[in-house]
Amino acid sequence: MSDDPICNDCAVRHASLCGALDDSALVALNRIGQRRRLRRGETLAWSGDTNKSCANLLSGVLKLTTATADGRELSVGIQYPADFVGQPFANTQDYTITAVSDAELCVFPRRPFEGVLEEHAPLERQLLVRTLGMLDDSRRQMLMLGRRSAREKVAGFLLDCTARAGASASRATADGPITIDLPMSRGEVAELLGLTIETVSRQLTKMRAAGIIAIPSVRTITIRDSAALTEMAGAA
Amino acid sequence: MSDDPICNDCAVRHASLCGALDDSALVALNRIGQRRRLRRGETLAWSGDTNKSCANLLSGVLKLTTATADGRELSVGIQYPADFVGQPFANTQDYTITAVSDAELCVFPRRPFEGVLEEHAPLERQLLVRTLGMLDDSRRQMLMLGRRSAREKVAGFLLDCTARAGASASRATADGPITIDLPMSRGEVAELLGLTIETVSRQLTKMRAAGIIAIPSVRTITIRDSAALTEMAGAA
DNA sequence: CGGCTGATTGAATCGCCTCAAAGAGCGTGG
DNA sequence: CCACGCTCTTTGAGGCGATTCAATCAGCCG
Repeated sequence: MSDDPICNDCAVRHASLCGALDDSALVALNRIGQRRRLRRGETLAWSGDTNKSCANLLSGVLKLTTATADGRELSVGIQYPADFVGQPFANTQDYTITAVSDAELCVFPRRPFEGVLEEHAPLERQLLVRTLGMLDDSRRQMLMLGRRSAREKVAGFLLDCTARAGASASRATADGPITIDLPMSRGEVAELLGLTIETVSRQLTKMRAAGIIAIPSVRTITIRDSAALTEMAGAA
Repeated sequence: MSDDPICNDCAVRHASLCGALDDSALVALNRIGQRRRLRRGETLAWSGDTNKSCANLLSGVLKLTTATADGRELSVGIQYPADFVGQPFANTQDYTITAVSDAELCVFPRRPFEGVLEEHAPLERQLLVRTLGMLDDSRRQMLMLGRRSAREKVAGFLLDCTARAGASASRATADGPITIDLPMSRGEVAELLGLTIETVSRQLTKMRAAGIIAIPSVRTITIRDSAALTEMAGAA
């Protein structure tokens, strides 16, 4: 958004927060937005930092993590392209934001962003709606963390990935096996599901042994029996 | 808010969403708001219902619960006086909202409430800020659910109650034992912490045996060694 | 080919859950 | 006023699932 006055080259122009904006809001945002690339593993902000920026995620995947005082970590959010990243109105950053894959963002300095928010009601509305959505996601995740078994967690995670992969997932026939690329490592899956890396690995191995999935490569999973997987995930 | 045109008799007038509103917004909200009482255990809305209303909580405590398909339940939110309740812009209710104690609300039909939101930017801003706050709470809770042990969960819960009780908690000296009234049953604590009722009970018994707390009555807990309790909670 | 990182597998432990029974508190009715 | 029944809580025994610790394996880059 930093180069083009009307953000025409923005891949997520219509899917992002900017989607419903009129030109004046877009121009205002464009004025303060700046593109930034992150390499896989690089972190955008550390928990505890002073909160200096918000962003739209253009491509790649980010994770938000928190940790207990003694260092146990959990991912409290995964962000995909077009998602809004950051905490407006907060003075300190509560989460560590890390790139799970190479990523590209449109970064807004926080204060100016808040200013634009103030002056453009549709932007504020969009952000409210998105925030409510994130709250729902987070609460769904709470149910998963608090009440589901490891097998349900892993099965559910694979189904979520499948849903998200959507068109980009390859499948031979309409009801045939689906192959997806996991956007993250085993360790990151564990961190997201509130498990250990070993438990995630064991669950995947069990599912493979049961013929429900295949694991052509470590980051690639073929779902051979999605009905069984759905069953395993405990529906919901 | 339904009786008095400027909500003067509202106990949470300034602490709630309405706190920062000008008269025109207040009048608009007042026009659609209606008081409602709930008895302990009564539910305001069921998960899956069509979403017909939002509210401000005036007094009492509410819980938001979700459940897995096979009936395992978890509280994903606890609401205290002045909190905003409900999901604007959502067509179906995602959570079951139940009174943990007798409660009083100022209920707004959802659609009209959304209309007022649209026309009064400060209200929308307030709601956004509160929603961001709830998102943070929810993520803090995720860390608890995903990474903390039963003893940490229960210790942390007691500390949270203490913090919330604030002035209403009785303590003899500045650093002496604090006595708090739990707003909920053991079962509800378990539901909130992602544990079973037995585990909660056992943890409390252990703390009592260790001299860290006393349990004068089943809903009353005296914190005798808050340093030890803080230690147990794993700080944060 | 060796060294590194990430993933898998194994064995053993521990924490929490499940199932079950006994105990405490409280309102109702005799 | 006490007995009874109801609900909630506590306590106990036992089992299971996830973790911990440790070793092996696979993939990848120098």
